[in-house]
Amino acid sequence: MDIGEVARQSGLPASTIRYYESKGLIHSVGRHGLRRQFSAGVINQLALISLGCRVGFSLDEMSLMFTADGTQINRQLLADKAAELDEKVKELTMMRDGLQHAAMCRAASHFECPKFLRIVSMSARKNFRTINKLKK
Amino acid sequence: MDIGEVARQSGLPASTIRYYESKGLIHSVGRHGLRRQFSAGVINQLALISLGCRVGFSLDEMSLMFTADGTQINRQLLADKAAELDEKVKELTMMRDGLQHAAMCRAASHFECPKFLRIVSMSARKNFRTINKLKK
DNA sequence: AGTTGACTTAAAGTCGACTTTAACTTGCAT
DNA sequence: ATGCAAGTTAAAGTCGACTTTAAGTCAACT
Repeated sequence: MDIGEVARQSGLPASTIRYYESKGLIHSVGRHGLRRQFSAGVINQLALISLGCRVGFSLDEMSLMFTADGTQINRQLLADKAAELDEKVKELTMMRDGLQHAAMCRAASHFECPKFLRIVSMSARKNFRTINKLKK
Repeated sequence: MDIGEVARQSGLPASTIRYYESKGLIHSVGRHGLRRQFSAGVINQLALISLGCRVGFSLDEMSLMFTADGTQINRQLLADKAAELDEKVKELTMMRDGLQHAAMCRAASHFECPKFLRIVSMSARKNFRTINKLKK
């Protein structure tokens, strides 16, 4: 199928599909004249990539995670990423609870509500990851 | 306190703090000479903003959510954002489960595993939000 | 044979969220 | 009084993830 059909089935613009191919996240199976031809499997791959984007993975990250690079699936990497998501779920949940509470709470400002403050300060200290300060 | 102290306590670079002020997300209480002075409360605000960034809110979004704009707290907006996060938690959880499974599963490729495929296709159809196609 | 509509490319542009740079100012310790 | 560390500004730069543009190609239909 050519790129227009992939676009229709995936809901993504053709430009995005070309961009992902240029980054090596997906591959075409060949050309029909100039036109890229894709296999049906690419639809699932694109769905996975889109979900990955929404959960906050970068394209580079995903090309490491999802490329069958001939060798083996990097099971450790996948497990690590799963653990990262698990952490993130906790943050999302904290924020969700905070917002839900703030939407009900009668305090004049969120910052006057002890419950909201507790949530906020629980989430603090994440900006201090000194370990990752290895700039290049 | 001046910006260096805020930077120390929040873990954010001074440039980021200035940037947030320029966007109206936080406010200084005045100047000591040229230097901005901040109240202690800004530390909590910055923690909230940082958490907001991590859960995927944009700065513009947060300036709507977290500004006491004289009038009232927009409870509906906050409840809506809480609901959005709730949706996102479901997606994160799906992806986490998929990755966890992929890390164990013995299928040669993720896309040959029916369980993984089911997860991926459950997450599809999010790229079709035709309603939001109001460009501009 | 000619037209058309769907594709092609490379290069430039956009957007959000910052960071970096360069030149300048100033409160405070010596 | 002087020096300097810590701050200031405006403007430009960066990065990731795309989109847009402009000029060209081509398979297929009439």
